[in-house]
Parts: sequence; structure tokens; C-alpha cells
Amino acid sequence: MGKEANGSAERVCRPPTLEDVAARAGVSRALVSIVMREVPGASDTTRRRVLAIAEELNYRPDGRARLLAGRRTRLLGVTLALNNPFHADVAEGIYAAAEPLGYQVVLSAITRTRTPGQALETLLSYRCEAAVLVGSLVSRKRLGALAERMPVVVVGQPSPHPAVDVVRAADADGMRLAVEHLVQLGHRRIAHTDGGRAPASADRRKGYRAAMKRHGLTDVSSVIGGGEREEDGAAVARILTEDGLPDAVITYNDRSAVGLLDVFARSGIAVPGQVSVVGYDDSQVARLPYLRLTTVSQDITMLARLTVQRAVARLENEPVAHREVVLAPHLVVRGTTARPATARESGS
Amino acid sequence: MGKEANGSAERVCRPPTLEDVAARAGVSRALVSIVMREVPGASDTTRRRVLAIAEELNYRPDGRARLLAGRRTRLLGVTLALNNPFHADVAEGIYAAAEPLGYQVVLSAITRTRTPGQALETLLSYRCEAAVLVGSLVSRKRLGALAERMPVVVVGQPSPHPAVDVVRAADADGMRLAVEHLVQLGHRRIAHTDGGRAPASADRRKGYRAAMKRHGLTDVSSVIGGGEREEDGAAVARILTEDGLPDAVITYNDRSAVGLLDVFARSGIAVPGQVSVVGYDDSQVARLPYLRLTTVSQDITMLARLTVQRAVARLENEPVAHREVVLAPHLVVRGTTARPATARESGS
DNA sequence: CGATCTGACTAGAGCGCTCTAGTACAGAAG
DNA sequence: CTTCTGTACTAGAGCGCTCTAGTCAGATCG
Repeated sequence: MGKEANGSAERVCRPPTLEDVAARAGVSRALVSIVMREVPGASDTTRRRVLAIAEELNYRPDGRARLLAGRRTRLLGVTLALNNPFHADVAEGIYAAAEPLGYQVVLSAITRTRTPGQALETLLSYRCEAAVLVGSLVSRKRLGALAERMPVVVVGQPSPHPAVDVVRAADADGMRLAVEHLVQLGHRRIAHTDGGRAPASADRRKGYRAAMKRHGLTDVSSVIGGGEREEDGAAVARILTEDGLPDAVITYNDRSAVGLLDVFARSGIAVPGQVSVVGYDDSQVARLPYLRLTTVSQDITMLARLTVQRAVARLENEPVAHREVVLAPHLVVRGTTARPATARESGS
Repeated sequence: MGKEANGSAERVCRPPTLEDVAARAGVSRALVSIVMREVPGASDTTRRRVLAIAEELNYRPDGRARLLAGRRTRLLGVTLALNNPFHADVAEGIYAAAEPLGYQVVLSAITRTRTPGQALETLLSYRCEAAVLVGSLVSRKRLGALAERMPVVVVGQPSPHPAVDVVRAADADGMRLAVEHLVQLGHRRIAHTDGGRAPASADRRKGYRAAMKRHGLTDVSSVIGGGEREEDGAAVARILTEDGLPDAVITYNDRSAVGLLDVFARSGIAVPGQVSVVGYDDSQVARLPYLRLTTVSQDITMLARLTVQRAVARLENEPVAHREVVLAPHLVVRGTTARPATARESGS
């Protein structure tokens, strides 16, 4: 005859459990579990009744217990750097792709005070079934140790380790697209601001060099270092302004393009009037109406979807053809590229 | 005499448990638990021995089981929008502040496909002990329901609900600082780009109006709407460029200042030569060497630290003087503000 | 009319921990 | 020799679920 005034429930009393719902409904715990999991084994009538009582008691299944009791956790762990817009976009896509497949996502942030190792440790402690590493630099050794325990998918950069999956865009192709676009517009002196030690930077640099070579522009090709942040692009812009402008610049990513464009704007250098600029990523920032940055799109949504697909395929032992999934990038032409002003001298 | 070749462990065999370590060490599970938790009750000798065996077996405590078995979870839940730099900074600070106090952080992202409600639901299901809501818009009703279950701290904006804690900066004071700085420099026509319906926008707008009034500048005060993104600032810049420039602009946040500055740069409007600009937040972007944005600092690190302190205080039943912790903002003067070029006409 | 089947439901054993209430056994005090 | 104190350790009961192996009606069938 306990009068459980749930409405005035204080924080003190613990949240209701399966047991409570079962008792109230006059059924077994197992049945309530069946209803809550929406698996077959209960009649429609009881299903509705149990659901109503659960609602009434404000019952919410205990994630910890579920994780512990189930034979599977269906948990996808993601490590990411919170301050990186590309990472954030990927994580968003992973959430969206995982939930329809019945997988949950758990994030573990890499920050100044929290190393990739710690972030991974946390994920492991929750026994997630697969690890998704978004553009973070984890040592080959650690990668190997991790891959021995669970499927690992590295996103957005190549990874040398034979045991990990990789989902990324073809960086060399992306650079080729950028170079070809600029060449077709009539540019020759096309510079590249690289990403230094940042993920995928090496591939993009190589792609740039190859593309320049193919167009017979090796002698005018120039790589200026480098980094992934706005200020890195800004620094390069200052160098270029002093040393003489090229016809066009392809940056390592959109972030560094932003810094570059800003310094150009302040120096009164017209884009695309005096110099064309191509970014990389097609992140949110490239679409800003006042920037309208021409950029190479990695199709982040697709990247995320394929990442989840791959992790799930590994978990469910589906056959996987290649360790690496490489997406074809495409160019998004916006407002920062145009024919050179002086270009009436057609042909080479 | 089973030969447990752990080195060649396949993914198939489950990770080792307390039991395994205990068996190997010839002690009870409870003792191993004591050692792993680093609580008193074991001799140094056994402690070392158990630790060595745990290491050898590559044992890692199971977070799910810990959470479930302990009388407390010591889990702090944080909901945040991944694409918001301010949120990311706060989350980073929360990690840093929580771990020394023995609390763990669990993130739950708000995305286009994941509502604040869903994000909260996830946190609840892991039975975190307190919820931290970073600048997200949760209905008053939902806030109330949540606060009945656990301590709730809202960060970076006022919240009307009497049951939730608030940690934020004094937005009106921040605007006062900005206005005073500009007035002292000799500006009169100081405009404000507001944040529209964004969190804290109302307070900043009010603070601006009050400060302008105090300086007898009501007739030249002007609020132009508004939004929290770069493009919102850019839109305002275009309006100002057409309708006539004020002496200075104070933006709702750094993001919108970035858009504003960019459009000014493109239109050949000199900052701070023709117009001074003050941002708000002192986020990473304000410190970019090519921007050097004068801005009102909320001291995000401190905001995060106080948020954690407050949540922990509630959990540990420490006395709490006021529901709201309001930090005094301060002005960070960088390169986007200066005396007006024509300012030799001293006095009013 | 007993044998078989099917759908709805239940009992109870875990999952890997934590934590309370103990036991065992030193050494010190009476 | 007993009693006491403290340290080192253990037994075992949970935490709130899931899941296997049932039970038990009632329908189906030869």
C-alpha cells in the first residue's frame, strides 16, 4: 500500500527500474525487457499496457546495465578534437549514420589536457565494439595494439597500419582537380600552402606536385609551409605579398584559406582579381556567403556514412573488399577563382 | 594448467576481468578491486604484485560495471553543439576541471539530427549525476523536469528556472566595458549587432542600451539584427556600408565580428581607421594574429571551472550561496579599436 | 483423444564490478 | 593467557539489465 507519489519525487529516491515497472504491471522483468527492447515475444495488449506504465513511472532503461548485460554493446567509439570543424562535421555525420543501424555513438574528446591515448582508454573502458579515429595522430604501435582488440577505422587520412580500415577522400585527385581548374582558367604560377605535419598533408602535397608536373608546370610549382590553422594561411599570405604574388594559391584546408584571404583583403589584394584561391574540405566556412570559397569537397557526410558502414561490416563479419575506402573528391567552384585579369594570351 | 597465450589474443576472447587478475594473483576479486581503485586496504607488496599482473594481462577495468556497481557514478553529463567553437572551448575546460576532482565527463552532441532532448536522454540513461547544458536552448518545462532529477548547470546564458544553476559572465557589464572603451577613444556613434534569439543576446542588447544612455548617447544608439554566425555579421556590414558607417560597432560575438571584418576589408573600409570593432567572447578566433580583435572576454576556462565546481558542490551537498555565478567580464584590447581619425574635436 | 506445435510469458543465471560485513592474524596491553 | 586494536584480506550480496531455457495455456492434427 505504499503511496508512491512520483510527481513529488525528490532526487533522493533512485530512478525506477525494470523491476518497478514489472511489479506495477504484474508481469515478469523479462517481459518488460522484451517490451522495452521492442523484440518479439509479447502480445500487443501487454505491450501497450507495459509501455503505458513505464511512461507513467517515467521509466528510462539504464544504459549501463544494458551495456553490461547484453552480449553486445553496439557502441561505436569516436575520438575527435573538439576545436576542429572538420572533426565536428564528421562526428555529426557518424551520429546520423549510426543510429539507423542500431548503433550508439560515444564521443571521447582529445584536448590540450587529454591525450589521444587517454581518449582511447575511456572508449575501451566502456567496451565499445569499434573505434573511429577522426584525423588524429596515433602512433603506429598503438594503432596496432588497438586493432588487435577491435575494428579500427581511421577517417580522413591514410594510415600505414595493415590492420586498420581507412575511409578518406583521394587527396591526390583533389589536388589534381584544383590544379586543373586553375590551369583551365589560364593560371600557371600556382602555389600550394601545405599542412605541414597535419594528417593527409603529405598526400595533398604529392598530388599537387604530380598535377603540376603533368601540366609542365614543375618549374613554377612551389610549396610554402604550412599548417592547418587560420594563422598558418595568414603567414603564407604575408610571405606571398612580399615575395610577389603567384597566379593562384591552393591551400591545405579551408581554415588556412580563411587566414590567407583575410590577409589578402587587408593588403588590398583582390581575390580572384589578382590571385585565385582554392581551399580544401568544403567545410561550413567555405560556404559562408561573404567568402564563397572555391574548394575541394571531401563530402564529409558520405565520409561519415562509409565509416560507420565499414565499422559495422567488420563487426558483423561481412566481407570487406579493400582495407581502404577512397572517395572521389570533387571541386566546388565558388567565388574565389577566376581567369587572370591579364589573360588574353591564350595557349602556352 | 591452461596456457593463456595472451600475446596472441584474438578479438574473439573477451577482455580479462577482475576475476582473471585475482585468479592469477591468487587473491580475491575484492582485493584486486581495492588495488585498482587505489583505496586503502592492501599492503604495498600485494599492491605492486597485483598491479604487475594486471599490466601483464592487459587488464582494464570495465567502465560499465564500475558505473553500475558503485553507489555513485561520478559522471558529469555535458550537452553541446559540436559546431560551436564556444561550446567546444567550454567542454575542453570542463574536462580539465572535472578530472582532478575525480569526476568523469560524458559528452552528448546536439546536431541537426539529434535534438537537445535526445542528447539529454542519453545522458540520463547513463545515470550521470549532474547535467551541464552549454548555451543550448532547452524549454523551461523540460529544464524543470530535469532539475527535479539531478543538479543542472546552464553555462553562458541566464536561465529563468529557479531550480537550475547558472554560470555565466555579466553580459551587461561586458557591453558597458565595450561602450566605455569606445567612448574614451572618442567615438559617439556606436552601433550594436545583436545575436537575435541566441542565448545571452537579450542581456547584451540591454547592456548596450543602458551604457549608451549613461553616456548620453541614446539618440545615436542603434541595434542592428542579428545572429550568432559569421554571415550574420557580414550581412550587417553590408547594411552599414550602404547606409553610412558608424564610428564603431560592437558585435554579439566574435564569430559575427569575423564576418563583419571580412566584408569591411573587402569594401576597403579600414579597421580601426574608419571604424572600430569590438567582438565578444575572446574565443580562439579573436586571438588570430591577423585579426587581433578587441573583444570582451568571458574567461571560458574560468567559466568551465566554476561550472564543474558548482555541479560538484550540489552533488556533495555543499552550501551554495547564489543560484547564479556571474563572472566579471573584462575587455581585451587588441588591434581593431582606435581613436577616430578625425578626433581632434575634444569634449562633447 | 493424446501428441505436437505455437505464442506468451517466467525463472534464474549471469555481465564485471563495488561494497558491506565479516574473518584471520599479527602485535600490544593487561 | 586473555583481550584488544589494527591491518590485510575474503565471502557474497547486490547494481539493473539481457538472455537461455524453460513452463503453460490453447490451437492443430492424425
